[in-house]
Amino acid sequence: MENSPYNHEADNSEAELMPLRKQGRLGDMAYDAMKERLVRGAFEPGRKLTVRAIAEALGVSSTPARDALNRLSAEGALVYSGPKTVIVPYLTMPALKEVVAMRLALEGVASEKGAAAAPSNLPDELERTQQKINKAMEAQNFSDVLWHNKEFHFTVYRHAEMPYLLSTIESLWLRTGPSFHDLYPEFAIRKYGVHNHEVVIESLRDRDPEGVRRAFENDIRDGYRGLKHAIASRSKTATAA
Amino acid sequence: MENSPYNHEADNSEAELMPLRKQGRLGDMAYDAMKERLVRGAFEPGRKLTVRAIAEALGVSSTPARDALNRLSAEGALVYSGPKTVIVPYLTMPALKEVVAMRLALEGVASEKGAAAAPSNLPDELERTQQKINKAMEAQNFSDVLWHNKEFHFTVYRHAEMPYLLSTIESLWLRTGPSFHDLYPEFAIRKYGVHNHEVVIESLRDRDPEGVRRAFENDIRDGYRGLKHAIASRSKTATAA
DNA sequence: ACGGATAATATGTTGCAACAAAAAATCTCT
DNA sequence: AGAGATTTTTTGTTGCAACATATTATCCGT
Repeated sequence: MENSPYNHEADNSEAELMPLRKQGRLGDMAYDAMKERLVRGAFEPGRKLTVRAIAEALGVSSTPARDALNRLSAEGALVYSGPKTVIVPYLTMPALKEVVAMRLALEGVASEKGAAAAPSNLPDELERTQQKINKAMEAQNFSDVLWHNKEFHFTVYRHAEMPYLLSTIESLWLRTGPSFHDLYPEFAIRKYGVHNHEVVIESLRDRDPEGVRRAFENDIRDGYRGLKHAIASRSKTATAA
Repeated sequence: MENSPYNHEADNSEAELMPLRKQGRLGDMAYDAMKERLVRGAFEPGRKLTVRAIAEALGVSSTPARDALNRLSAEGALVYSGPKTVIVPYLTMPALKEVVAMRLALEGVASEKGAAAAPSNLPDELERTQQKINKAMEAQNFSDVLWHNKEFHFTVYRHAEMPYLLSTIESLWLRTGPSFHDLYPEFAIRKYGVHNHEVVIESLRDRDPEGVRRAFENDIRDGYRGLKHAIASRSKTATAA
């Protein structure tokens, strides 16, 4: 569940859908590929996804493509808008609140346990990740911002050594990812999460797991505010469009 | 995700695997059927499950059976013991701790929110469910005890109206269910959860959501202790067997 | 133009056979 | 007898065609 088998360092943000190289189970690859694109905000909410289209785009048959879509819709990352239509979901206000409540509960645990078990070189590692975020931000490469931002969080959480917790949290990120698609410009201006991340690193250096937890919680709440406004303004223009 | 399409009232606990009647997507039905059996402790940990066996037992082709197995193993309810072997997982001590940590975090939220939004007739409803638990306990029908116990919890949680939270919690229950399989006898003696459930009902009558939360948390912790000992004694006899 | 019915198309699900590979059973040699 | 190699069987994955039906496009009447 850890990483997708693709290069997370390079800027492949423009490649919305590209064939994947064979390795292991085709279904897992298709799943990972879709997951990364979702987190990166590559798909706009409402986008329709079909088995055959994914199969062709990824260069596999319909079975693995269907496996991936099934798995994704089972965990709520995709939804049915009709009996035969899977789309990237619009994040509604109740859904956002639910995701935030769960993120606070779960990432609270993951960050505190992860911080408590963190090796001493973790702050440096995080600082490098933060630099990647900043660089991507300057370059207006928002897809990479999102990706490295996720990496920042999970680099801490991973040290909790709770794999199932991690994959559950990951599935929560899949639900908010798409909503950043229309938010790219506004997103950069807000300097998303920079301050909170600095506090994380500082608290880590102070060996203060509770401080790390609070910083991540603030980060989650800040993200909530950003998305909240985006959703509110979308639902206003939704009827007009 | 709500309910499986089977009669939760009747005692079909002996029917480990029986064909399902057609209705909706075959894959979903197979998934629900397996889920219920897992929660009921119908499968012992270590039991090997094959696509073809499930397909035949459920009277469907391999595709829906495979869908169900895939979904279950994706959420950790089943695991691969080899590249071509899915089994019902043995609950290890680290895995149990992880599940408990997550249950405390998530069911804490679900119970408190659910209690706050609960209708006034909920205590009566829960009392009826508790009676079912007691009856099943007397009848030594442990499969039903587990099922109605789950119903007790989720009856409260449902009022939180957080569907995604609910399905995440449900998937946690899938991981502990099988471990009760070998625990049936001991299980009854401990009068699992009876007191905590009474406190839940009482706190609900007092309109004390926080009390409800604490009662559920105690219930989770008590369950933890029971499973902890079972796991400890198993790992001791495991080498002998 | 516009709305509703009708036809055409596209899509998800299911079942199945082929294949490669893993697991289990059997056999052999010491 | 026991351990290791070998054969046999079992198994998951994949691709694909058929089918029913949902979705989309078209057409017609007003």
